[in-house]
Amino acid sequence: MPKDPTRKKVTISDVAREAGVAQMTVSRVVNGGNYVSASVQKRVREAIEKLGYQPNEAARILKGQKARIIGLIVPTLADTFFSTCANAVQEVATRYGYMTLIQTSSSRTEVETTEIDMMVSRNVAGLILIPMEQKASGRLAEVQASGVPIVTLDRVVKGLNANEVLVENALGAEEAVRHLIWHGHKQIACLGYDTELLSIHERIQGYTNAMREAGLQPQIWKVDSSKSIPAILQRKLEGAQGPTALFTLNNVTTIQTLHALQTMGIKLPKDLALAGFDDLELASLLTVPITVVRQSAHELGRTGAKLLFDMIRSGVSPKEMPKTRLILPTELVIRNSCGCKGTVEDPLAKSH
Amino acid sequence: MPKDPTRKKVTISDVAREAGVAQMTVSRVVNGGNYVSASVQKRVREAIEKLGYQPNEAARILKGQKARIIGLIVPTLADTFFSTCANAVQEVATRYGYMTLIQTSSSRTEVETTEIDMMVSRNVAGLILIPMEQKASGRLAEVQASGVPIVTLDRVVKGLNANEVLVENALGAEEAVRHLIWHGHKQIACLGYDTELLSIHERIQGYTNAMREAGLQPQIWKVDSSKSIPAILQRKLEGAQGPTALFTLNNVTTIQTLHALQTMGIKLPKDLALAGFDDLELASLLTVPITVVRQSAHELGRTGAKLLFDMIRSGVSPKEMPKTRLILPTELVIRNSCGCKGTVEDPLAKSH
DNA sequence: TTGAAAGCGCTAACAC
DNA sequence: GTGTTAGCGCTTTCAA
Repeated sequence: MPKDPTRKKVTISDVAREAGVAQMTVSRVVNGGNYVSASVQKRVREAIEKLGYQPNEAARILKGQKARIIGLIVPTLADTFFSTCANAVQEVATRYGYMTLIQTSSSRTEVETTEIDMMVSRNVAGLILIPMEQKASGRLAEVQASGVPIVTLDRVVKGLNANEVLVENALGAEEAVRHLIWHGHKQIACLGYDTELLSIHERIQGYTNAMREAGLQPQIWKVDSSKSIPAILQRKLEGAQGPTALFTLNNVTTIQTLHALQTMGIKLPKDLALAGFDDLELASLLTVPITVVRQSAHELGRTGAKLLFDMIRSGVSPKEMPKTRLILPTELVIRNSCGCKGTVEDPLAKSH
Repeated sequence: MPKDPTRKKVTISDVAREAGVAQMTVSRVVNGGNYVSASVQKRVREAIEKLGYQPNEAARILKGQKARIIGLIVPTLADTFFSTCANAVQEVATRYGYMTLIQTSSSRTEVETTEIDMMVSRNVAGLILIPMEQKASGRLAEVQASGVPIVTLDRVVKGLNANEVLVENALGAEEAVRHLIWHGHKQIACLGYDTELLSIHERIQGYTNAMREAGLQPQIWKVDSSKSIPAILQRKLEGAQGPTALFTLNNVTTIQTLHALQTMGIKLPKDLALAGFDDLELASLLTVPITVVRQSAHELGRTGAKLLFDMIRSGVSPKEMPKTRLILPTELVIRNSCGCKGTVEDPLAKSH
């Protein structure tokens, strides 16, 4: 491979020579300029400008500094919710002058652990993740103990002193289910998978609360993956005994349900009323526009990232920092699958 | 900030001591083991295993090596097409033992240039991007000259010797428009924005080819952004003179069109036939399932990433490498918005 | 307030 | 085949 004769890197010593000072002085100026006289600072800054000096990050890291990079781990980028979230995190990071190392855990704890290790070994300044790990059994606690700020999104890791940004899952679900009850439904089933995740668990809680409050019997259908949804619907909706309404616990479940109902020839909301957690991009254009609990992935990512940079900026070690838990609101978007009439997004439909 | 007493990093010299050899020998073993006797190699590997040694990437980079990181720049992660693509790239990178630095250019060339610089200054092993830059006026050419392998996805940068993975845009569009013509339409308009992008340009080309071939007059509606779509549709579809069919140039255009048509009370396919480029996740569940040209974002990302790692592995300098251009196929998915009857995804509908 | 020296962990170049 | 030396660019001491 031929050496390329492009402009060679300008180093701190080039700047020092240009400004007629020691490297150390340049370093001080670059890092905030404490203990450097105004006149020298000015000279150094001019030299930096003139030479186009950019600090070499590898050298800083080698000396034990943190990289100007944050790590982000999401289950997958192929899901709109997570990718929107990642987009927001990345935007905030850029605004703070950081780059973003993004990895996907494929919803697997071992993968997540490996990725955390890789990121830490690259001295990321902070870690933001939608965790698979439920309890701080593994690497995460160690990592935090070693001084890396951590923010979890959408879920929590028990026993970890990380900051958390969550969503009003229970309240959001409660509101949706109450709306179905208001429509007169007595038999409302609740369908979903990944029920051990905090977010899903809380939604089930909200569903249960609303049902109990109305004196109704909760009916929870847990499946082990989205693939099992057509089968369970087939089975449960066969007889005349089936529920008259359904609450789906996330967007994938809603979509799978929609496909299954279409195949089975079940019409919304006549044969079955439906409300789901998570908005769908095209929800209002569907054959029957779907009533949903909307949560903002963008807000989740943005808030989480800002929280992380607060921690990074403060420089306080994670253990000494009080734990922050932010909970973002949800919004019930009433369309037609619940039984409401009227134009899509018609404000009148909300009148109760 | 307190020093943490967790297991301190094990370095190459720890391994050397443990194995009773020089650091250099350990380095050789780690980097492939050339010129090291089998017995010594074995001893060194055992020491590495025993101590859990992980090479320090910052130190390697400082010595001028490439990072085991690739850079990926997409316009945004908030668009399913790009995020699916990013997901695929990241998966491939993981399989090759690399991490992925993802940035979004927000469709702005200046941002893209800055991000390229930041990535290069971190010694990424390669760069994969959906470029905004149309001509290799800027940084990209320099970067390539300096020996960083580059792959562009979905678009090309003129004058750059990068490898490219593209989509059969023209043929795909042609096929869709021919299908509309087959339905008997004579007045078919073509709607979209970002028309200077290669992908969109090629789709327009395909549209034009199909129209000319049938002796029909092309009618191209270019708007400057997706926001202008409702307005132009309002204007153009008002009189009785309007077209009887519409071909939309990307998924955002299709979605905006759908919303606008709904507002205007225009029914598909009775009042207007529609076919679009790019599949929509829920296309088959819409009031009228949409006929689309499907392209695989996953395949685009996967293929591009593999191509990049071929380049990285080969170690040949980019200029000496023959330019590769891969073109992925598209698929016409016939649903109902074009005027075809029958169940959604019904194979019979394709019978011509 | 400024500077000199040492060394972070690694590998290229050159001994032996 | 294996070891020694030097130094990548920066910041942490410590001295002035």
